[in-house]
Amino acid sequence: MTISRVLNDKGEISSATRQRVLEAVHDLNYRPSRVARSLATHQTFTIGLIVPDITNPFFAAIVRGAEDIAWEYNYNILLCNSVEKQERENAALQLLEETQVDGLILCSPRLCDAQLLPLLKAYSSVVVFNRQVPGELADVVRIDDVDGGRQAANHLLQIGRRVLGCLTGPAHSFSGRARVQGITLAAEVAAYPLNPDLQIPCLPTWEGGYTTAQTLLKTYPEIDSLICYNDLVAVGALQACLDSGKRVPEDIAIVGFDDILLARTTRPAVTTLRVSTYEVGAKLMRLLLDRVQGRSEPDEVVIKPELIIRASTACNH
Amino acid sequence: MTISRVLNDKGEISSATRQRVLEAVHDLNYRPSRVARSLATHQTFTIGLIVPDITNPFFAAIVRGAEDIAWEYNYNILLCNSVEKQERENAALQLLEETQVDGLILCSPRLCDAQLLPLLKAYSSVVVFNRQVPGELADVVRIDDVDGGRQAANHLLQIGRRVLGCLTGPAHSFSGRARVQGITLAAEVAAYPLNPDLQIPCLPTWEGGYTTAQTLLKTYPEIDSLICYNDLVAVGALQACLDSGKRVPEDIAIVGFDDILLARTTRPAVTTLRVSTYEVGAKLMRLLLDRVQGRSEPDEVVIKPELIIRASTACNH
DNA sequence: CTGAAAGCGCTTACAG
DNA sequence: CTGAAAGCGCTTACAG
Repeated sequence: MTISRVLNDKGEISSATRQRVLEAVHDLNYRPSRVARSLATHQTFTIGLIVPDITNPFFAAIVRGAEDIAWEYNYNILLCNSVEKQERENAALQLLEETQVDGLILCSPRLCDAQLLPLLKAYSSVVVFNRQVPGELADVVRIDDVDGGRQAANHLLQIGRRVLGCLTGPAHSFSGRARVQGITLAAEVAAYPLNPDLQIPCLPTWEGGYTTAQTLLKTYPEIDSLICYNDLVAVGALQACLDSGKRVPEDIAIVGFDDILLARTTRPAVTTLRVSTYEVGAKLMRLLLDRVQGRSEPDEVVIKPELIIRASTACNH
Repeated sequence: MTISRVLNDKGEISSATRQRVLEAVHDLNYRPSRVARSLATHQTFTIGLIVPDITNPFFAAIVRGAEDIAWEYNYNILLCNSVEKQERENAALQLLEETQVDGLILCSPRLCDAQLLPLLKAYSSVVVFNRQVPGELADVVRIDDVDGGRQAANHLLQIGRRVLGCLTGPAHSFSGRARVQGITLAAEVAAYPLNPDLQIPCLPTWEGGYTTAQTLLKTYPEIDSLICYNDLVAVGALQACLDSGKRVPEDIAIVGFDDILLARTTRPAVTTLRVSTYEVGAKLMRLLLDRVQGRSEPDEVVIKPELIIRASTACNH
């Protein structure tokens, strides 16, 4: 008891006994057990963080931003990769619940509402990235993907492209769908409606972009521009174009999403829609810790992506 | 008690009461508390994982490899970024100890032996990446950096380069030092001893490579080749060279380390020393879980990097 | 096959 | 200012 008091700086303690305790702690190299503490206080000071894939620089930056803030507040992060697999996302959600994390950050969930929402209910504090959920279940930070898709399509139409292909990413991605919506909308407004056959899903990786672009271009050689799910996909697609003898941007213009480092180091560099992911991660964690510490009004933050024009679209048709 | 028995599948249970228990568990949506379980069993089923920076694709791949294996064995990962700061590495080490993790994976520690070794002693199972420590304290997986440095230098000497500059990475990096050793050795063997003034530390990032290469080249314009701490640094340096009007590889040849995706997408693509980082991460976790589950003989795995020649050095002098 | 008791290492009231 | 008691939610022997 007395020891607990000095270590937690709680209640009055004579400086004499405080000294004695601190000495003993030092001599014995004593470290209090956080698990015992957690059991008594029902606080673990750990936050569950689920991302699709840490290997994607977009999510790596989010994790880093979130960890830096958690660090400031003395919270730890339990990291799970859902790997684009619904089964694994589901299992992670249950696991983190049993682990009694104080809060949850869930990035880009792929589960459908019917599966996801009941699982979220088990947590007292959760923040979701890139998915709409009822405000009483979670705070939300999301990128305005409809707007992003719109910007991408408008840009391509402006430089005279008319046959827009899309690599839309994982079939279960809500962002992917929202972007296609935005793209479709923009094309309709401009009176150049799209051919939906030119929109196909792909893995959200370099390899996904490479192979999917290859088959898409083989089937539809008339495509003059590609909007890609993210920069990894865009860079893969770029390579596929170059390898098959197409010129970029003369024959095919390419747009990505995210603005990871990779996008500005290829030749040609890739036009993209930028989001400051480190800041997104930091924001997610700040919102979460706010909630953990008692804020109750739900919050929703919407981030507009910014079009960064580079060489991959720097050419009028 | 009875409930514990059915949930953990331990001891004999009549199928009737098992049924009743399972039903109740389901009806109440009961989830056992892992923290209570941990307190009773002294096992947390979580592994501490410390990396310098998850934002570096090299470490992101390690984390992913480690997490995939942990997942198979039902372990969780507590992630900490040490951010190249000794103070934060130190704090993380203590925090994870208090958290009672079942094991620790420590990547590229920057602390000196006097600080590091006592902290490791507190853990029963630890695996260290890229640092030599006594076998009774930890298993070790490390890249043969001396050999990597040697290969890089030999390659440059073979294509006729004589004035080798080095961006050696963080001052406290053991890998960085080992590579410089290998480079120096190779140059001496070839009877072209190096000027140590051309070896300078830098942040292990794109920005670090860019700015440091800029100042280095300004001071020593006679440099005809650069060996860089990692690919991020190499790509930053490449950009600095191009921006200052140097041709790569004609004027300056560039070599990186790691073979991240970025290295093969720049123009010119960057020659590098490849290590399969996903496999490294998986290996680290396998060794650790072996130890956690009782293996006692220390283990050390040494990985030789593989020279991947690309356009950034594809030119004889 | 089933359950009562004690203990894991802390913290939270409550006495003194 | 200091300490004895009870409890957090599990598991591990031990009875019955």
